[in-house]
Amino acid sequence: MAKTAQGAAAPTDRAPGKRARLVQAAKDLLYEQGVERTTLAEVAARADVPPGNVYYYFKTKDDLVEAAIASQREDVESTLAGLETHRTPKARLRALVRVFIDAREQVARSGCPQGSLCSELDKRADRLSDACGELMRLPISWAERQFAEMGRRDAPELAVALIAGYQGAALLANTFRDPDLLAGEGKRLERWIDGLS
Amino acid sequence: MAKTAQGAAAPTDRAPGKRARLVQAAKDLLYEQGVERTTLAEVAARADVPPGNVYYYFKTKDDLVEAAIASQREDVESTLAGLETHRTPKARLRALVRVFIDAREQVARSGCPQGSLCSELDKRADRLSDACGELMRLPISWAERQFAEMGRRDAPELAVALIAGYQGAALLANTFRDPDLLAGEGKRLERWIDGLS
DNA sequence: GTCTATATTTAGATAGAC
DNA sequence: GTCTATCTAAATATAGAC
Repeated sequence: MAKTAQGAAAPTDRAPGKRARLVQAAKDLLYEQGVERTTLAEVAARADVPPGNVYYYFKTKDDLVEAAIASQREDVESTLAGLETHRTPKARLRALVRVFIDAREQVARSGCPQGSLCSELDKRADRLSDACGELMRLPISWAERQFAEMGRRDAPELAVALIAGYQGAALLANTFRDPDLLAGEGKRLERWIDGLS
Repeated sequence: MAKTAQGAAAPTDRAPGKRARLVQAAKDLLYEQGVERTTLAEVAARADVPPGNVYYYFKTKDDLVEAAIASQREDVESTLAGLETHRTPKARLRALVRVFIDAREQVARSGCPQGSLCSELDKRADRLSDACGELMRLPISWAERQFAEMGRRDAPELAVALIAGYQGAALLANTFRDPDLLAGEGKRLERWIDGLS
């Protein structure tokens, strides 16, 4: 069974892209407005799908949110995979920080896509908060591998420190609507990485 | 006009504590469940006030949320004021990190009270997100004063780094339900403060 | 298999009783 | 001044038409 670039196909092949459009619209709106404030009607409208029709593709709103999280997960995996072109682990870690800095305008507007999702869904204790945990684990595990490859025994702690530093800076940049705050913290993290043996 | 320990009095003095109970219940529930998932009926129930009666004290839900944020603000101010007993700025900063670490169980369960509020309300652009900004500014300004007193020219950046580090660690600790993660990052921040000249 | 009209629920808010 | 019964609106979800 082939998997298309648009993700899992709809129940049949008759509605090309509709399911994918719903997932994309949901991902965007959940990020911009938060999960609770986003209605299925809004998602349907942005995806250009008749309202109410959403339930043909997703049994519940949570199911749609879960699909949006899975899509974010693919985005993160793709971004991390793209960093592998750099030759040294230190260069790869710096490149990750670059990715953070480059997204500063968007982050100042709506926060970190993964971080704000975790913050909202962590209040619950269900499969959605679990999915968020997996999402957040990805960059930490990736960074941990890089630090380990540098020979650092404290790779797990360093990875947590790096991602925590970014997440905190993203929250503050969003709170103060200040992309420069994120850029400044990014620079700090770069210097910190450079200083590691 | 005297201000009681319970905060601003109700429109009259006839309903002693009811308004304060509503604010306290709202503060707790907004923290535990998030703003959007908390209903006025739940707040009323926890405050032991008849449902629907909330509107006698607060014209809208946003008004109640705003009062809860103001109450959080007082909590933060009180905590920061309590740190002034320490004699040196470095000791005061370390004491702040201690406060973070001591709250690790609660943070692992429901996140940082200020951070999760900011994360959710920053998606909006209204007086509530503004109030969150003020809330988050408090510890940063306080830390900045300590670093400045230590003679650091880069006090603003250091203050942002400290609070960002905590906020990020709080988010991860909540996401992974791991108080030890926060304790570990707290230790890191303590060592970082100690290493500053 | 695909989609729409409608039902159900529940939130926030208010008019008016006490 | 204080509180309650009720309204309105809007969200999620479903039965059933096409």
